Amino acid sequence: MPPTARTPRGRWIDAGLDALARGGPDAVRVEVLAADLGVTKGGFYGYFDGRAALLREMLDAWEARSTNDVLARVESEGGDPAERFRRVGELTFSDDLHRIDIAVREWARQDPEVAARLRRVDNVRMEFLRTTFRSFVDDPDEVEARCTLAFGLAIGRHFIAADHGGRTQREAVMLAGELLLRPLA
Amino acid sequence: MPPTARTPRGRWIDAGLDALARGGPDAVRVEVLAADLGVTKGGFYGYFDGRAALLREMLDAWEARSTNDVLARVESEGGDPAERFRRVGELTFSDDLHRIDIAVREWARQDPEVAARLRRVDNVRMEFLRTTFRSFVDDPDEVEARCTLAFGLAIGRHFIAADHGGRTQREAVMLAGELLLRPLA
DNA sequence: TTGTTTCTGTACGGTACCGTACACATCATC
DNA sequence: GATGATGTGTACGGTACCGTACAGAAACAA
Repeated sequence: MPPTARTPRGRWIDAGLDALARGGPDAVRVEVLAADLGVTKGGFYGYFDGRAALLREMLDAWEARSTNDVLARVESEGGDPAERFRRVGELTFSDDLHRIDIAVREWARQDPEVAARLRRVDNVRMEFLRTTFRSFVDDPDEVEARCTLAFGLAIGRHFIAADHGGRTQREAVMLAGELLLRPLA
Repeated sequence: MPPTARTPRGRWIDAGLDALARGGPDAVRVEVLAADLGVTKGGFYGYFDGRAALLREMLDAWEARSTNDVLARVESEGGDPAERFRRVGELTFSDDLHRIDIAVREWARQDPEVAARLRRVDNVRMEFLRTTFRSFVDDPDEVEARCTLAFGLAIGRHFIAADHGGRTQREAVMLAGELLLRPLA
């Protein structure tokens, strides 16, 4: 009966996440997404109850992908703590997902509902970091300090514009990551 | 001769920076600023050659305040490296200035001209950090690693939504900062 | 083919904002 | 006071976007 939608829900959501990653929530404009998808907004309002509804569903999709999916993969592949620490760094913060992640973070600073969702996601990740560091650090304060530095590094690096004295930023971040895995005096 | 402007350039710029801090560059709308200032946009176009010009002057003001002013104060007040490290943390990243700083950082991710300016500012700050860490760390790679962690912490903390196991975020950041000042094994 | 259902294009009215034009009020100075 | 420069209010046309309404195209089932 249905003429197989040319532009189903999912495509609007993906296009929305794409726009979000590129220009923040303000860049998610129904008519612009439609143009990107090569259609008009005609069909959009059949799927979504307006722009706000799309934004909400975009968050749902992001939340699912960035917690369950990533951590499940990391857990399943095993390895020692340091190994998994590096893998989370690569996965959670792979460019693809990370651009959205960063955009959500900016968004959260202006929207309490988004902030609440981000908090859930961040707490999952933070707890993962804690178990990693606890495996070779005893003092709980130091565990928390290292977690905080690791998290700050993961996020901050995308906002740091400084040069690194001949090194690439990637190299500097690597050095920083390895430092966090070293024991103290 | 002039009837002493009720709303001189500076007030538009300050209002602009305020809006920027609260909602990013997209929130800097001429008519909205005018309403905030209790006037209409009538006078605005006498001072600025359109919205883009205002944004440019806002950046000028921010750049001046956040490098020259802050570092000059830190240098003049002396203290040992660790002391000055903490003071930079407090000044550069005082709430007031920092909200703008963060907004500029987000903005830079979408506008190359802004990114270039931010890079100048960040390099000044980064060089300051390097001299601090060099005073008790010999290995250049480790110096860079610590600088990167410090910078990431300063910026990242404003985007971290995770809890810190009973501690406030402020406490966790303090712990992290102190860890960076400790020598390694 | 015909019918039914669903998606999409088109057209519309509404809002928020930009930038321009210009008359008018306002204040230092004479 | 009168004068003249200048900041401000008002009005306007233009653009980009939202959300609604509806007719027609498209795909599958019978």
